Amino acid sequence: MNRKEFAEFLLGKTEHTKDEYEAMYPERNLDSNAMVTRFAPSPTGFVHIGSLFVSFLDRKYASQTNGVCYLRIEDTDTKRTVDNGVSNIIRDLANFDINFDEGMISDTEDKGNYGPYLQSSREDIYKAYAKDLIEKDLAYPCFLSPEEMEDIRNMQEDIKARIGIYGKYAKYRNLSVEEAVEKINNGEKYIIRLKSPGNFDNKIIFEDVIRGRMEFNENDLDIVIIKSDGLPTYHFAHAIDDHLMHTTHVIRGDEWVSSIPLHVQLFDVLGFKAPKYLHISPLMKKEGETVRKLSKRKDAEAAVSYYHEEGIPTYAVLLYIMTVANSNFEAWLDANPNGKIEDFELTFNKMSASGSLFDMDKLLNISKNYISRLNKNEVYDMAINYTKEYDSELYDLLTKYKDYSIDVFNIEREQAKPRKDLAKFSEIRPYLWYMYDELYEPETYEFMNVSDKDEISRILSTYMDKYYDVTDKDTWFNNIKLLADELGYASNMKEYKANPENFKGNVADIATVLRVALTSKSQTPDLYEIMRLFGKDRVLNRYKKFI
RNA sequence: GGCCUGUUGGUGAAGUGGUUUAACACAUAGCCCUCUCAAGGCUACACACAUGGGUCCGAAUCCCAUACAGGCUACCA
Repeated sequence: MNRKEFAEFLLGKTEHTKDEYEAMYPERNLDSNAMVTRFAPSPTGFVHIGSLFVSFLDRKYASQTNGVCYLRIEDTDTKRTVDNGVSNIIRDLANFDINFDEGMISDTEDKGNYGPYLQSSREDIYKAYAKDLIEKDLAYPCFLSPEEMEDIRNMQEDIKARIGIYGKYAKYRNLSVEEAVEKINNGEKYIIRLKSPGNFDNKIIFEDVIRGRMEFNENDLDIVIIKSDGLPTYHFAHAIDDHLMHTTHVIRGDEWVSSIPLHVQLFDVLGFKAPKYLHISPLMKKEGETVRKLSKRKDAEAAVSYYHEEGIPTYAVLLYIMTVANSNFEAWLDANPNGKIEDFELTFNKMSASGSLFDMDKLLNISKNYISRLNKNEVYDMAINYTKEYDSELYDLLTKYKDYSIDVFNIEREQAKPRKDLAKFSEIRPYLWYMYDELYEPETYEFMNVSDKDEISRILSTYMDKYYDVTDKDTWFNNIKLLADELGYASNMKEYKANPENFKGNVADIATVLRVALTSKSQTPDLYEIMRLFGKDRVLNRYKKFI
């Protein structure tokens, strides 16, 4: 049996040969600086904020170079696959405006000329390349049982040797074709391993796009390339897919940096040109004194769905991600307040090699600023989208009183220095409930300095009888001063501060009474705007209700 | 155990051997403004270049050790 027949004996017939596959996926016709990137998650259905970060970079870099960004699903570990895993990922990312030019578009369908984009559908391709390697004596069947592997590992630990299958531990690496065939005919199970040509004592130099120059020992591990279920391992699939799909830049988590010697070798052995790599540090979280990775199980904010549930605008999350990705982005945004993310050019050399702590305060601050710059209709639309899903009672009111609600959102908005107090839409109910009579059920009034009920009644009735006027803000406030004067309160704060004993209180006390009796809150946005929106009858009704 | 990577104030960071007595932003505190709150303005704050050696006229920046943190060391990705 020659090696070609041997390869076929081991892996069976494939639909196409390696050379045919090479011909099927020609170079892409793109500008020389165009980046081809991919987001390649496992279909667990869960999108981690770190994955959002990586996919955002994939999308952004491809877009800004007129390249291609595609979605490939790495489902070679069948245990990790969940139902609707792919469509959940697509939906969560689409929420953040991350869409793909090619790749999976549902749990089963894809688009694009370099597919299939589901690794489990690419089995034939991997086998074709594995057979080529076997033919060239660069891969071989390995008959080590799990028990033997365990023994080797324990022994290596005992004598403090490097762990793995290499050198003399690679027991079957030099088995002859005849011996292997005989074992297989005897029913022995096998997997396919790389016959690593590397020497651990050699150093290799690797240039990471964001980390720069790194030095490693050459790989000499005979790693598994085809598992017993016939599917490839991550490493093998990575080399073949990113070659065939012509990925130019692989952006991935830094847990992969130690695989670099292997990956470099794999590309070399397969005769491929390796892509460039950007290894991204994970987002960290501080817990007490220790810092750890943001955890899917422990941290709600690790899931991108969290931001949707909290009503943090997706664009604000993206703005935050940009500040983490390129620290000069914030300064750019300050200089260009109306600038869009797409107008900013992300650069490699501004990316950090060390892990950042995820800073929720900063995110909420960015979100608050972002929301404050939106116009009234945009805020209204976001409020509608949020409440539609998470607060149907409020949704009904916002819909029923649409014009009024838009005006409510416009209080101290659409001006040079807009009000900044709403950071996420889950705060929307405590923010404006008292603006709707249907929701208005005050429980406690906190009047601060004026607490005598008769005095409060006097203030309210005098105000409504003689001084209510919302023609414009100056008139409105002047009238409140007049009211203060009439009832013995200081209308001028400086005079009050000079001689507080001459007055019952000051104009701020009057305004507080008017505010609290109207809204039951001592802190609200501009009171004039609220009164103007309410109109005299509703103000009067609230005051009557209070008394 | 072995190998790799990282370490600038509470946080994110600027910085690539010489206008660095180390930007800027968030957080925090105070004052001002003010009908409340938010915002805004001003100011303060923070023992900030992990530690110790070395190279150099000069180091946060280059080199070496140590410490700490993270990662990898699977027929998981």
